[in-house]
Amino acid sequence: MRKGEQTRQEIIRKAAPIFNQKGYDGAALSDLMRATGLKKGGIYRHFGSKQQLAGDAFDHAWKIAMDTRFEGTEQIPNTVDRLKQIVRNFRDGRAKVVPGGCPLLNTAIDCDDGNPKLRAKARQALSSWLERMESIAKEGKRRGEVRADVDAGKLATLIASTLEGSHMVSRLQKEDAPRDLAVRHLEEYLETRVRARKSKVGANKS
Amino acid sequence: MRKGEQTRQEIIRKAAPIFNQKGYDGAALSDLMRATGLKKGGIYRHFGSKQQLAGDAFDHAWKIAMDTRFEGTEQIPNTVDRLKQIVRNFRDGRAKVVPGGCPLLNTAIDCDDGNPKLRAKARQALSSWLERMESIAKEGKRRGEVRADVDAGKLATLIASTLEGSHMVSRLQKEDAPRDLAVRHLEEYLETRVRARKSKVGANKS
DNA sequence: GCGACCTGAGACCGGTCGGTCCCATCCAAC
DNA sequence: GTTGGATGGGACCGACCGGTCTCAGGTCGC
Repeated sequence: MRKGEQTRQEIIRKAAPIFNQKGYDGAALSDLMRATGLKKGGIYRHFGSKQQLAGDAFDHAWKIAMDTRFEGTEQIPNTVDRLKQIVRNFRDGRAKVVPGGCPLLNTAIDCDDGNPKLRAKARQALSSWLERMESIAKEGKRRGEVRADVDAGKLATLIASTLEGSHMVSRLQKEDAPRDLAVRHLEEYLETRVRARKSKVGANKS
Repeated sequence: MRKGEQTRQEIIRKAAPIFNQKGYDGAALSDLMRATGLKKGGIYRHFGSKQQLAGDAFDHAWKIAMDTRFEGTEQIPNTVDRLKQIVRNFRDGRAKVVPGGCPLLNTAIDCDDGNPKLRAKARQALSSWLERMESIAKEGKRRGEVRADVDAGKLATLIASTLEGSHMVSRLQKEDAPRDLAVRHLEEYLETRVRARKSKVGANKS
C-alpha cells in the first residue's frame, strides 16, 4: 500500500505539467510514459483511465495555484489589503506554479466543448476561488473596511476575470507587461472604488 | 478555377466552428469530413495539411469576430464613445460570431505550448485588435477627447484583457453576468478615468 | 526467510489518426 | 461535342491512439 501510493503521486506530479501545457487531447500516453519513466501498464495500474489521471493532475495543479495565490494573505488584518495581496500574488507566483500557465484557464478553454468531467472540475475550481475572494470582501463589508455599495460576488468575479484575461494576453505576447498592467489597475480600483473612507468608519452612525 | 475556390471557402466555413470548439488536436479529419460532406481526398485537394486548413479557418473566424467587434463604430464621432461601443459590441455580438467563443482566446490557449504556426496567427490577431483600439485612443488624445495622461497602448491592452478574461468566466459558468459586469466596469472606467473633462478642451491653454 | 500480494513491464488489441494516391467523373472552354 | 484539366471518392498507408492482460519480479507482513 505504500510504494504504490508513492508512485501514484509521482505520476500525478509528472503528468500535471504535460496536461497543463498540451491539453487533454494533446497529452498522449507516450508523453506521460516519457515523463514518468513508466510504461503503459505501470501507469494504468494506478489510474482507471486517462480522464481520471487528467482529473487528478488538474486537482494537483490547481491546489498549487490556489496555495500560491493565497500565500501569506491569511495574516493580513485589513481585508482590502488582503485582496490586494491576492492580486499581487497572481503576478508574482508564476514561478511556483505548474508549468503551462493557469490550470483553470487552460482547462476551461480546453474542455469548454466536450469532456464534461474535466469541465466540471474547472467550474468547481473557479467557484472555490471566487467564493474565497467573495468571503473576504464580505468580511470587509461587515467590518466597514469595504464600501457598503460594493457587491462582494461581483468584485470577486471582476478580479478573477481581469487577472485571467491579462494572463492569457501575457502568455501569448510572452511579455509580463499586460499582467502587470492588470494588477496595477485592480490595485487602483480596490483603493479608489472598494476601500471605505477612513473617516466614515463609525463616523456615519452619529 | 471557380468551382474549386467555392468548395475551398465552403470547407473553411464549415471547418471553422469545429476547430474553434474542439481545438486543433480535438478536431479530427473525420469531424471535418462529416461537417463538410466531403471525403478525405476531397478536403486534401484544397489544403496541403491540417495545419493549413486550421490556419485558414482561424483567419475566417477572426475576421468575423473583428467585423462584429468594430461594427458600427466607424461613424461614431467621439473616440471615447467609439471605444465604449467596441466594448458593448463584444458583449452583444456573440450570436454573430463563429460557434465556440472567441477564436483568439481559444487558439491562444490551445497553441500556447506547441503549434507555433497557429500560435503566430493568434499573436498577430491580438496585435491587430490592440493596434486598432490603440489608434482610436491616440486619435482621442490628439483631439483632446481622451486625457493626456492615458497611455493608449496600455488602455487597449487593459480592455482586451478584461473582456477576454470575463468571456472565459462567462463561458465556463454558462452565464452572461461576468461578461456584462466587465463591460459595465470598462464603461465606467472609460467615463471616469479616460474621457477628458469637457471644460478642459481648449480651456487649459489660457 | 517464506509466502502472498503488490507492482510494473511489455506484448497485444481494435480503432483512428493525418496523409497519399490513383482514378472515375465532372465541368468548362473551344 | 470533344477534350483536357479540375475535382472529389475512397482504398490504402504506417504510425500512434487509449486501453487490456499476463506474467516476472519485487516488496512487505509475518
